[in-house]
Amino acid sequence: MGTNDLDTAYFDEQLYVRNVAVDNVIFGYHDRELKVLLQKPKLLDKWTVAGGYILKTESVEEAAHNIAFMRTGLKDLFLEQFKTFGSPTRIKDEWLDIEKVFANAGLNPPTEAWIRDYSVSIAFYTLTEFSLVTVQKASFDEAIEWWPVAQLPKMMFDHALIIEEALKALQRDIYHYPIGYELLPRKFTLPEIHSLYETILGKTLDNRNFTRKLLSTGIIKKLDETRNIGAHRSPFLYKFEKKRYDAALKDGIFLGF
Amino acid sequence: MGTNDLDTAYFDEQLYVRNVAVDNVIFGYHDRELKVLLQKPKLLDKWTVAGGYILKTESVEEAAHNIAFMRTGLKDLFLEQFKTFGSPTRIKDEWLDIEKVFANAGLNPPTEAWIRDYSVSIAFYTLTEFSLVTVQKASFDEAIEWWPVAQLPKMMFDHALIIEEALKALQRDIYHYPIGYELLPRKFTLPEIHSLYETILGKTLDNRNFTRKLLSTGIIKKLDETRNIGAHRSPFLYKFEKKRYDAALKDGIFLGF
DNA sequence: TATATATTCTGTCATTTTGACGAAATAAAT
DNA sequence: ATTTATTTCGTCAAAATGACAGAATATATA
Repeated sequence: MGTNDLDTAYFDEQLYVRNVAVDNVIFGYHDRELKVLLQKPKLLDKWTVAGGYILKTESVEEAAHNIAFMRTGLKDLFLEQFKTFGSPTRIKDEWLDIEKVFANAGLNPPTEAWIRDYSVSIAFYTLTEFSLVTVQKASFDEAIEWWPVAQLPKMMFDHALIIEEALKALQRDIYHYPIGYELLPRKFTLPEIHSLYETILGKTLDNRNFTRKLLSTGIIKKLDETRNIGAHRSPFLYKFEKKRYDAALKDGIFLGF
Repeated sequence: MGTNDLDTAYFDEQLYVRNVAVDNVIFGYHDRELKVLLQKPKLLDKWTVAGGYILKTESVEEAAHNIAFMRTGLKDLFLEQFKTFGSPTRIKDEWLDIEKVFANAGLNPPTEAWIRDYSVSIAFYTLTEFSLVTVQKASFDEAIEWWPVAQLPKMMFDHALIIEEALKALQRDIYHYPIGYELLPRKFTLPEIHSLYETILGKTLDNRNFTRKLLSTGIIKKLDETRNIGAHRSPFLYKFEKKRYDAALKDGIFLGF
């Protein structure tokens, strides 16, 4: 598991895999926006993706799950490894600045600081149902907040790049897997899922053609209930068909929007 | 960069990133078979994927390129990162056996053996034009050979799994990128590329529909030359249109076979 | 109570793409 | 000249796609 805390335990190389971090781009969907859960360490004015290190007793995937759990309070989230980043320059220069800030604040950096040495980051993205997330602030964080991917704050290291690549991976995967399931509440309306796909893909999709295609997969099922949205026609609620959904996850489908 | 040699330099943690290996599944196509380039270390009776470690002065991608170069003698190959493997069990148990073999042979394992500690492997696949490859045997290898992916020998660690995942990634990618280019000679015939796609995807593809679709992308271009194949009609030669090919690599296409 | 407003929802049609076929053309061997 | 093995070209019905418009509904307000 791992937090981003600068707990001394983190630097214990008996426990953690050296030189290897796991970064997890946690996506949520709210107010017609795709958002990522970011944290801002104390003292610094840049934000980071949720991240941590790998215990020598766990797998890479378990580490990613634990990172997601520590930030959202949710287990068994949909989580996908998309790329591993590693270069001599991706963190090193910035660590010099960080250490100065620490020194000015009277803090001394850890002696076993392999963390600022060459760092490989195994990057995942995680999909969450926004409303279920209870944001968990870690002790070393000043803040942890949802940010729209369209308007990100100043990011630390290469984390802006990591988010960019995560979004690309998500855009690629959404054509092959009915991923919307993971970002939406259990019951949702057609306009909602339509808008979600438009947001993720960053383009308009004809609503008639979109629903025609989505329904033809048999993955979503109309319910008898409707949702009241005020002074407008009440849209029907739908839910995902678990069986079909799992089959689509396994075998893949193609949604050529 | 890195070889799989047990050169002492490899254990120098000043030079190499600890706990992180790069494994590279090198694909080639020959005799209507998809093959992978494997090596067999001396003393052991199992085979491994081409692999090595990362110099602290290079990026992960550079390391992968160097591994490919050391085995094939070729630079700038098409190379794709597809997954990073890491778990407490993936190498540890087998290292115990390996050390026994070493001990029996009167060799003593390196003292700085972080190599047999927790190991993360960043896996790539590489596509090569079979006939251009000049296989390069490393000093610690007893053999290095092409093996058909359909009939692999006994593999070390989780390398059978890594190859399996590489093939899955290749099968996925071939639908989106005109990857055949990298596995075929500069000039090729329609039956050749047809057979290549059938081999990779592991299913028969109607030749008429296949060529219709492939030609419609504008990625390959008919030449005036033909190839003599003995007592049969001489098939025309084709080549890839560099410009269209690059555009397809960048933007992606969809070949729904 | 009627009307206006904003949103959901359903349907058509021409065009394109797909999938499933068979037959003609060609190169060398007999 | 005939046979054999392979390449190459063509058709056609069915399905999928893309572009487009109008009816239905829930509330607000006139």
